Amino acid sequence: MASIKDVAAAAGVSVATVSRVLNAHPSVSADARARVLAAVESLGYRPNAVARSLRTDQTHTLGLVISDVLNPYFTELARSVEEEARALGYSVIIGNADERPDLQDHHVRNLLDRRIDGLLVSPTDGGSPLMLDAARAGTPMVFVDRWIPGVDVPVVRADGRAAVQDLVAHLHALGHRRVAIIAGPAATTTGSERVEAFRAALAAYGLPLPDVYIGQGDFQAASGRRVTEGFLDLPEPPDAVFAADNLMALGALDAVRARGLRVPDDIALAAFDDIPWFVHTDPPVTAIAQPTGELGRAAVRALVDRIEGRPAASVTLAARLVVRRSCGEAPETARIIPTPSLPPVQRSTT
Amino acid sequence: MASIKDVAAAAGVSVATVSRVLNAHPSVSADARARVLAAVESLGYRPNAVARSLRTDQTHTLGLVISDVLNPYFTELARSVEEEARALGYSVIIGNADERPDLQDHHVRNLLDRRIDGLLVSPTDGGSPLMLDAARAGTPMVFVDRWIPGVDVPVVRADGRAAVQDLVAHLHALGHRRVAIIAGPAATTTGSERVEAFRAALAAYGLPLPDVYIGQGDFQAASGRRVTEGFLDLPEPPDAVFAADNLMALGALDAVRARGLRVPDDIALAAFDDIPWFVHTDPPVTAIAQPTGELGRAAVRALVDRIEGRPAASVTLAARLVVRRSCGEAPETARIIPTPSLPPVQRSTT
DNA sequence: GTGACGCTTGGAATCGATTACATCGAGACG
DNA sequence: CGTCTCGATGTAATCGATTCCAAGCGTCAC
Repeated sequence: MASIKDVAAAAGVSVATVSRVLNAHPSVSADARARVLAAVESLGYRPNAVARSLRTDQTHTLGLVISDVLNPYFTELARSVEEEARALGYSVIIGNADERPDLQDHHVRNLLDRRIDGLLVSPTDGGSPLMLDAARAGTPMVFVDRWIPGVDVPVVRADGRAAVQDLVAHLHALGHRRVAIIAGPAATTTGSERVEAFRAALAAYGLPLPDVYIGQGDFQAASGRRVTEGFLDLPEPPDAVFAADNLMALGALDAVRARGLRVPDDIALAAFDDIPWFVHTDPPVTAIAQPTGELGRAAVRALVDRIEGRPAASVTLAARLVVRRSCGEAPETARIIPTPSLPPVQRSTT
Repeated sequence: MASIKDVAAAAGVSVATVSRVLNAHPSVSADARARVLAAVESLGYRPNAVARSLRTDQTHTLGLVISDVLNPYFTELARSVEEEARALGYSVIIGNADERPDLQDHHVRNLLDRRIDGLLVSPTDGGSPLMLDAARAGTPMVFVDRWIPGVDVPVVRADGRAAVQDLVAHLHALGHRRVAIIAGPAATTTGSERVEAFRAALAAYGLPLPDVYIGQGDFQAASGRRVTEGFLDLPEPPDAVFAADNLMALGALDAVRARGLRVPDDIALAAFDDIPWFVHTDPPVTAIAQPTGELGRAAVRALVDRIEGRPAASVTLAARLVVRRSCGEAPETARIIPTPSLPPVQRSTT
C-alpha cells in the first residue's frame, strides 16, 4: 500500500506538503497542490487512518455497546446511531453484550483499547467498575435507553410512565383486573422502572400487583416463555400480562400458544417496545412505542457535543401507547393514544 | 492515559522489556517480569491498540459489510460472525449498506482505510470497482450469502434450490397453479438465483412463470407491498406468492391485509429466510430457512484462514423448507421437509 | 584463566502520519 | 537599495508500540 512518502516522492515534494494538501492547509501553492493530487490519484493513495489516529489522538470512531442485537429495538437504535454518526463524520463500532455483564466489559475494554473518541452504552447491569472508571477518567460517554444511577453521564432515553398509565387505563377499561408483569433484570434501570411505573399506574385504579404476578425475566424470549408458564400454572392465573420488552412478549405468546390458549380471549398481552412485526402477529400486539430513531440520533449528538468540547445535554423523549388487539377488542376509536401529560421533549443540561 | 514509557519508568526497565513481558517473549527474568506486571497493575496500563497496529500492520479486526441491518436474517448473521470472530481473537466492525451501492462503497473504503485485516461482504450490487480492486490488491476477503461472479474470492452461502423445489411441490400439492414471485434486485446473486430456482422448479410441474408474475422488489418491505398490490390489481391475480426475502414477505402481508383479503384463503404466501417472528404472524408463514449461524461462523473461519495464510475454502450449506400455514392447511404430517437430494455440506477449495 | 555461549537487557530504528520550527525567496515599503 | 513581512516549503520531532542488534554478564568447559 502506498504511503505518504511514496506520494511525496512521486510529486517531488516533502511529506509535509503532501499532508498539508490532504488536510486543506492554506499555505500550499496551486502548483504543488496539483502535483500532489495527481500523485495521489495515480498511486491510488489513501491515508492510513491508524497512523493518523496515533498522531492526532483521535479516531473519529464511536463505540456503541448494546444489550442485545437480536432485539429489533436495539437493531433500530444501532441503525439510527450509525446514520447520525456518519452524518457527523464518525464511524461506529458496535459491541453486542447479549445481556451479559462479562461480554459488556469485554467490549468496553476492547473499544477503550482502540481509543475510540466516545462511548455510547445501554448498560446491561448496574455498575461495572470498568465503566465507572472510564467515566471518571473522562472518556466521553453517553447512556442510551438504560443508565447507571449516580454516574455523571448524560442519559438519552424515553420516559414510558405516561404510556404505561395509558396502557393500564386501557386494560382496566377492557375489564382486566388480575394483571401481571414480566419484568426485566432489576439491575437495569429499564427493568426496575417499568415495574414501578406499572405498579403506580395500577394503584391509581386500586389494583394490586402481588409478588406472584411479578415474573423475573431477562429481556430474552426464553425467559418470557418461562415466566408466562409460571403465571399459567398459578391457582389463579392473571387475565393480562405486560411484558417489559418485545422479546419476552414473543416468549409469552409462545407459552400461551403451547397451552392451546388464545390471546386475548384467555389472557391479554401487551409489550414495551413496538416493532414492525407486532402488526402481523396473531393477534396484533398492543405495545408501547419508543421514538427509537430520534433516541439514537439524540444520543449521538450529545456524545459528539461532549467529544468536541461542547456541553452535552441529557434528553428524555416520550413513549406512546399503540393499541392493537392483544388486550381485547378496543372500545376506543383512536388506535394511538397521545400522551398530552408529558411534553414531547424535555432537555436538561448535564 | 499511561503509556509503555510510564510503565517502563515505574518498573525501572526499558520499554523493550515491558513490551517483551506483554507479548510473552521468553527471555525476560522472573524478577523483571514481576516488576513490570506490578507497574502495569498499579498504573492501570492498557496497551494502545492503535500504536500496536501501526507497528505490526495488523488490527485484529474484521470488516463486515451487510446489505441491511434491519433484516433479521442479516442481524443474526452479524451476531454469529461477531461471536466466531471473538472466539478467534478478532473484533468486527459492521457496516450497513442499506441495499445502497454508494453506502456499501463508503463502508468498504472506510474499513480499508482503517486497515482491517479482512473483509466479509454480502454485496448489494454486482460489481463495485472499489471492491474488485481491493480483491485484486490482495485484501483478504470472503463473500457471504451473496457474491460477485468472476472474482476469485471464497463464497460462503446456502443453496436453496432443493428447498425451493420442496416449496413448489408443497404449493402444487395444495392446488396452487398461478404462482408469482417477488424477486430481489437482479444485480444480486440471491436476487436472480431465487427466481431461476423457482422458475426451474415450476417447470418440472409444467407450470409457467409469466413476466407479469415476476415482481421486481429490492429486498425491503415497501417493495414487497408495492409488488403485491400490483399482483392483486392484475385481471387474473396469482393464487400464491413467493417473496424472495422476509421483509418483502412482510410487505406482502401488509398489502393483502390492506385489501381486506386473507392469507392463505385468498392468496398463499411463502418467504425465503425464516425468522422467529414467522411463527407468530397471522397466519404463521411457510419459509425457507438458511443455517444462518453456521453460515456466519463458516465465513469467519474462511476469512481468518485466508488472513493467517492458510488456504480458504468456499462453503455451501443446504437451506430447508419449513412448512407452516400460509400456503394452506398442509396435508403432510411432517412440518419440516428434509432435502435429501443435497448433502448437508459441500466444500470446495478456492 | 579464558574464550564461547546463552540469557537478559537496553538503545534505537521503524511503522505513517501531523505539525512546530527554520529557512528561503519575493514583493513591499521607506 | 536594504530590510521587513509573509507565503511556501522542508527538516525533524512526535505519537506508542515492536523488534533488530549489540552489549553486558554469568557460567561452563577446556
